[in-house]
Amino acid sequence: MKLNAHEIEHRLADFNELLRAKGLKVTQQRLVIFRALQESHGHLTAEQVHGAVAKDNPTLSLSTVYATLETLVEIGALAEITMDDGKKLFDRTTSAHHHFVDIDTGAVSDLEDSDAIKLDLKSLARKGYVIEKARVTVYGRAKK
Amino acid sequence: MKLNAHEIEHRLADFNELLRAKGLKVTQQRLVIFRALQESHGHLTAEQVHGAVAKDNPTLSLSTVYATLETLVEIGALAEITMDDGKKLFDRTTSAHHHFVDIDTGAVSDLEDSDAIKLDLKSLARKGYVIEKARVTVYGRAKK
DNA sequence: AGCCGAATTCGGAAGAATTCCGAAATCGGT
DNA sequence: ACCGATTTCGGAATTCTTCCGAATTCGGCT
Repeated sequence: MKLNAHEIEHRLADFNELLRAKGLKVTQQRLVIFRALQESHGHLTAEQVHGAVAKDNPTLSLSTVYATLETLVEIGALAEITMDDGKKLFDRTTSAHHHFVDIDTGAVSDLEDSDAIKLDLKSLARKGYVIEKARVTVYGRAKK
Repeated sequence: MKLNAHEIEHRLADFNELLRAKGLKVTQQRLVIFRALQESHGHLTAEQVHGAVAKDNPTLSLSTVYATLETLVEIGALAEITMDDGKKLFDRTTSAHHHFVDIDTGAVSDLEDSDAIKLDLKSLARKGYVIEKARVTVYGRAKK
């Protein structure tokens, strides 16, 4: 779930490089926001990011959090997912993967790749369309 | 895509029966709203439903559309899906199925069942969880 | 057919998440 | 250190949806 400190630093270094490669400024806000996601359990709302960085960065505004998250998604440093209630989560994992949702709590977690999900993207293509990606969401509830 | 007139009437009859079975009143608003979905291409937003019924029912309020759609989802007469922009679509198809999204236009359509999607729900279950359902969204764009 | 109580609808106000905007601050190349 | 472009700030605006009290409608009962 959570990443270890070494992995986080590694990702921060890559992120720094990515910003430069894209010709974007390496600002404190971007670093802090990106780090918040890496230190999280994996998925945060904009509001949660704002809360997470507030202690050390009390003037970092919510609108900056939104703008920054949008930028980071654009450059591929983060991914974005929309929950069924319409709220958005930012996801530190950018590679293709699927999600599991606890129906009762709304908690989202990543599914490991496995044989349980087999998608043949080529044969899914509608006439005249090119498939770009496919995402699976699995819904379940805790046994009690 | 669109249903023929006969099928629509058949569904209206079933819907009538369902309302009664659930002990709900058979109101003009419910009939008109349900019909709007049946006569559509399959997926409408609340706003679109309101627009569709406005001509013949100019006083049918938007808040009634929202309340009614919610009720119809609860009794299983309609399904609800959330698009990536956070907006909600109401779906006249209630059985389990997957969706195709045109990335450029946002247009949603239903995918037919096929061998291209194979989900083994049992083996997807996390420890201590029971899987309820799984949904696939396929994203593509029109070739040009 | 008319009455009554509960469910439903109405219309507008309120709420929540996100986006927008002009002004101020910051970054990074020179 | 300077300058211009980018980024951030803070608040207002927007959009979609929900909520609320009052008025209406449905349907069981007589």
